Amino acid sequence: MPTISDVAKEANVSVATVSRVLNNHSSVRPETYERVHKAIEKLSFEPNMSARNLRRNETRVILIVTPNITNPYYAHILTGIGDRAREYGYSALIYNTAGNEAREKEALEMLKKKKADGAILLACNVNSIWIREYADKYPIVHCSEYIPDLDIPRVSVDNYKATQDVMEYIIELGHKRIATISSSNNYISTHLRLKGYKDTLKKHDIEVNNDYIVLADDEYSFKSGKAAAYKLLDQKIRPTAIFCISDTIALGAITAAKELGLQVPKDLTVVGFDDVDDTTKFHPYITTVAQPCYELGEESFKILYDCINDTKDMNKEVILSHKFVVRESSAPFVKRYHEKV
Amino acid sequence: MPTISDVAKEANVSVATVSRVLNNHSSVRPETYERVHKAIEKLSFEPNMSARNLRRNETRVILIVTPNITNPYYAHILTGIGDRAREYGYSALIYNTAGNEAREKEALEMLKKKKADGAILLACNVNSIWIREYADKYPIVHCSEYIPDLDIPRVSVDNYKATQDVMEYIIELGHKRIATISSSNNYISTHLRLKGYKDTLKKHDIEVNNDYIVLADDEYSFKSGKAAAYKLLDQKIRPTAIFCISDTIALGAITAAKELGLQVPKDLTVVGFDDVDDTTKFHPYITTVAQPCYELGEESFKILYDCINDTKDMNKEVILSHKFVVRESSAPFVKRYHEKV
DNA sequence: GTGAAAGCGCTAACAC
DNA sequence: GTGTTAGCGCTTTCAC
Repeated sequence: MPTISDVAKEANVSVATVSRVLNNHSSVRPETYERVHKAIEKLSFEPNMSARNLRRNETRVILIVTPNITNPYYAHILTGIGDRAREYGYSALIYNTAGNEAREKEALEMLKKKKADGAILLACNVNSIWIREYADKYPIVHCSEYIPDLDIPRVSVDNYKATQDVMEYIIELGHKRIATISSSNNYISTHLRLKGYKDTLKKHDIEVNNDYIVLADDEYSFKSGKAAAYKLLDQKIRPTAIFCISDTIALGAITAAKELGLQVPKDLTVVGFDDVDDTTKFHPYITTVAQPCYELGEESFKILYDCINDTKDMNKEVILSHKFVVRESSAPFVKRYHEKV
Repeated sequence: MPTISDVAKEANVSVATVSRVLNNHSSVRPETYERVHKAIEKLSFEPNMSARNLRRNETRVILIVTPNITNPYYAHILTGIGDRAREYGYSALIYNTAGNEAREKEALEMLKKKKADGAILLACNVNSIWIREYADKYPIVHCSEYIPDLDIPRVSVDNYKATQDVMEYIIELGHKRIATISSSNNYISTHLRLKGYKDTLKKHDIEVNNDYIVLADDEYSFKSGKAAAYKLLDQKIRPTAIFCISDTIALGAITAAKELGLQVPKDLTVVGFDDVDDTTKFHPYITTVAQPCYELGEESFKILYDCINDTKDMNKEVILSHKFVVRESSAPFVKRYHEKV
């Protein structure tokens, strides 16, 4: 592997000049520039990044801490981050933590070891305040999920407002017995969506019925969504609409309904969230809140970039707009003659 | 940030000794070792990896070149690679190329720049022989897809044999009009599966009918799978079974069949491949070939690790076993009275 | 068992 | 506009 000094010899200049050419420092005479470039080509020289990193004290690598790339929601965000990062000359180091706190810490240690210049965190529990310790020292940004108590830059969607949109719509449809399938995880989005659910109900003087609030597992698995729906639909007075915290859960609810001989949306309205998981592969296509995942990723990178280069007047919080999309899994409430309302 | 020499001062030893402690060189007196460790703790020192990398001429980073992490097939492999890598102290730099050759090259340049010690390639076209140029100089391993002409270590599944298994099963079921939905991409797996399809047909003296070979798009999209199925099912003498090159395509085929009023498997047998995309979320559950994605990833890392440390007698090719799993989308051929066979 | 010192390949301050 | 040189933080050889 040729080094910068090989190039210098070849071009009959000093290493400093080669370095100037490499970094486009203008103070190089065109013909010298040319000569150096020829030498670089000839030796097919590529600067050694370890050396440059050591000297510049940077890595041009960003860390992405994610619970599970297998989840398309995260995968889309990752793609957005990755594309922007590439554009700015950064590479992405991806750490799968499976939601494991020890692994999250292990990942963030990379910052201390100078293996990355900053990090984007995709799914923090609201109580992970230990993150502050790192955020105080290194550029970190939250994407999607964040810790309300901490003043760490974040990009997200307005989960509360989105849920209100959903709930207003369902209520508008005439439903009164509205259930929700939430999750056992501890994400801010989960809390906000549950709050949005309850608040909107109250606003319309509909009593919040705890039997109508059921939890799926931490990862919004299909199986747990289906099980949760069964719990809801097995009740004597069953709900006529279910607001699901994710599409996969909505899919599970629709499947459960089908197995119980209920038709969606005729007998049951189901609404999802995210719009990433097969919402339009099978009928009924799912009414859901579309999140701009890719853009969430892009925006996260931009903010992290600003943090790394401590740009003045950067955004500390960006809220991207969601889109409520009505499809086939929701319909007006119709009173059945044999039912009590 | 404290450096090794800060630690040395604190512990009243030389930097060499600290380095020895850091790297567990046995020749350090227990009490010295202890003292150094105390100093490390006290200063909460972490070695600077840029410096270590420069000195050791390694990065402990591996490159993963993938077309699209959004595809769960790749996401599972990535998880397998990542888990093993972490275990061995490596980090994973992930490059999304969208199948773009320029980006693939750009990714591999990272090797030259010493940003990674080796690379795992997830989806190469059979004719990308330019890869050899890199493979000659750097540790590279192919996962799933590979270039038959090149002598690059690889881990894969026996696509030809797996297809034979599928076809023998379908034929055994009594089907004669067997179609396939292949892909327009140029992967070795695609070629091998198509060959397996044709060869098994011939072996059983069933004529290969070109009208029964239709292509989905490069990425096996649901939409293109559905369109391909329509092309097949619109024919006057329609096939009674379709072997699909992926599960998503199988899902598309089932949907198309349903829309055309055909029941799967009663009127049409559909078989998929991979067993990663929602094969058991909706009925009929899909009969398919299960690939050990996670293990494919794990194995790839192991081989790459051996390459990097040029281990003797390492495996140059490992074939992991697939599993043919019969579910609900396939059934014996039943002659309909109004049909010609 | 431990220390001194060279050097990995680069950048940037300073000198000319 | 270009060269000389110190030094980023570590590992490792060679003394002792």
